[in-house]
Amino acid sequence: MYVFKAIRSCYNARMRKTKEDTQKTRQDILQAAVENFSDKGFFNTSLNDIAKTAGVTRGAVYWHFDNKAEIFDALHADLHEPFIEHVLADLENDSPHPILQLRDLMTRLLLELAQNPTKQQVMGLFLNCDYSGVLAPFKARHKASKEESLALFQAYFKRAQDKGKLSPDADPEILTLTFHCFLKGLLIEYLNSDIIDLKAHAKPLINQLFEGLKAVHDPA
Amino acid sequence: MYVFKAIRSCYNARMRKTKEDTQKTRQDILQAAVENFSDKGFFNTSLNDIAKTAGVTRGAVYWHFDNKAEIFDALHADLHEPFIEHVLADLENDSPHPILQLRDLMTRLLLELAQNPTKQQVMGLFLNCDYSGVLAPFKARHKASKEESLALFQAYFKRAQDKGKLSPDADPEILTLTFHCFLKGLLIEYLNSDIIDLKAHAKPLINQLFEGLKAVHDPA
DNA sequence: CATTATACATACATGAATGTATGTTTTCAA
DNA sequence: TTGAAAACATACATTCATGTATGTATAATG
Repeated sequence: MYVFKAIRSCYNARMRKTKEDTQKTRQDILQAAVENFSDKGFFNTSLNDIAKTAGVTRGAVYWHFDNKAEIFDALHADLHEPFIEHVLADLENDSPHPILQLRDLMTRLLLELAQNPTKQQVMGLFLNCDYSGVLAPFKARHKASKEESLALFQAYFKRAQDKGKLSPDADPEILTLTFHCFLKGLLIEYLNSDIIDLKAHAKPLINQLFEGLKAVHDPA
Repeated sequence: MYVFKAIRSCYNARMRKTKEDTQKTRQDILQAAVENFSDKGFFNTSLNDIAKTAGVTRGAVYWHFDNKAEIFDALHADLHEPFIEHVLADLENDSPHPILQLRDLMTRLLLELAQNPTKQQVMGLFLNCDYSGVLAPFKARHKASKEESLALFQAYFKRAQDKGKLSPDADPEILTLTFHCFLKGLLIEYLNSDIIDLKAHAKPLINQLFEGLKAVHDPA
């Protein structure tokens, strides 16, 4: 009972692609997904939306991915994780002044982000996403990868401390959390509103964080 | 053509309520909404979910609210805004040591939050929600109310500065953004993961923010 | 070169959520 | 005391996204 409306071929585009074509389709779908998720949110994006943006049908999407949640996961693996690891890699080569290195790294990160729309979209997607519904299964794994990053950060502070570049009474855990929270809040605010202009604010904000409110005049 | 399956009344509960009963139903629905949104996320919560939790049917929900988005908005007006204004009110009564006052206020805020599950849920709902789809119409207004808060914060710093309690070369705008971002990131992290234990971390984290990384030993 | 598996496009079936229409009971106002 | 309106519960219609089944043309493979 399966009848095509038109007897003549409906397939005007050539079908079976070369392996490069196939991977390009996959990338197109992922890119389309990022844009749609970033624009309308994950849960307000249908597979049809993604397919249309990518210039394919849902058939192609289902060929490459099991469902929308798997696209989300693929984005994490293909785009987010590499980006994070690239940032963390910078922390590996040790500097004579770890704290300054960190400050410069963060400043650079922010300024780079301000010039890469796709990175902004990916960041915005994973920075504080709602792991509910079909995304629930990925919460644990994505969280684990985040904690791994935090552990590296903490180790970084510890090394700096051991090398005498950081006060012995500073707590690496507290430092890590402070940085993490500040950076997270900053990025979220930057990506979701327009009250922060990274080009203008990145440097002073980072500096403010590093210097604290030592500006207090008369401590009680 | 509209026929009830049972001829005898299906309405076992008494119907028309007193005005207090009505308001109680409304509150029940709002409370049910908070719990469901907090648990499964706004977009993964159906009106049926909310109705069931509240012990009513969708009929009652549609009587009190136009749709799910209006429930969201009502939560903002009824629960979130009052909470924010309560916090901001504390900033009005001026202290001899504004910076210390601020530090204590923030610490207190965090510790209080740690003991009030409903406040946590409301916070988690509005702190960084996804204003897409049916929530898009509220983005501008909620953002405006947020910027109003930030303006008050900035005025607070400016007053502190005028009173000579804050270094004249500190930038109230940068200070405001720094605090906002840090607090936002901290709250989001606290509400969405378990890596932060407010009871243990609130004080040291706030102190860390206020003191900065003055721990750098040998600035290049 | 024939075949097979690939890389999709199209068609179909289903369920879930929504919005609305209507029914019912009770309170309250006239 | 008697409508009328309030405060819901129930029933209905429609949309929309999803998942799957199937068709089909081409590249890869032997």
